[in-house]
Amino acid sequence: MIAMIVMESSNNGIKFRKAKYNDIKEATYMLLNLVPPGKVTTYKELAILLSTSPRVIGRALKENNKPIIIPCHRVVGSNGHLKGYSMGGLEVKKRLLLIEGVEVKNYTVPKKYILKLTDILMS
DNA sequence: ATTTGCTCAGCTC
DNA sequence: GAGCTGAGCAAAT
Repeated sequence: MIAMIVMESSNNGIKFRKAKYNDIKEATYMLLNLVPPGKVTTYKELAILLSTSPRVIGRALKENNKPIIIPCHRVVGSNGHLKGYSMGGLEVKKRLLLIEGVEVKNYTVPKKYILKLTDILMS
């Protein structure tokens, strides 16, 4: 688990507050930057790490304000199925993954390409 | 492979 | 508040 609580510093000192939606969004993007090309992760995994629901992760990715910087295409469903991709649809998502060296058969990514974020974070 | 029911946060009214 | 919506999940069929 990474960030349920956000720490903020101000002139007064340090404050803690509950993570808001925007915090989840930022955290999602940060985690996504840990996924190397040629690998993918899942909505579920991100949701667990950020202690939210998979659907919120999807929403966060869809609303990303920093296109290109955020490799949204490296996120698939827990079963390996491609889910959505607002910037051009599944076809584009598939193509991007193929370019990066990820096999995509019938809109499904084989398990061996699914990276467990928890493994990285614990190592 | 497809259907069915559950979940949870954001959005709208 | 109440009700709707989903870039989801998992179990049952």
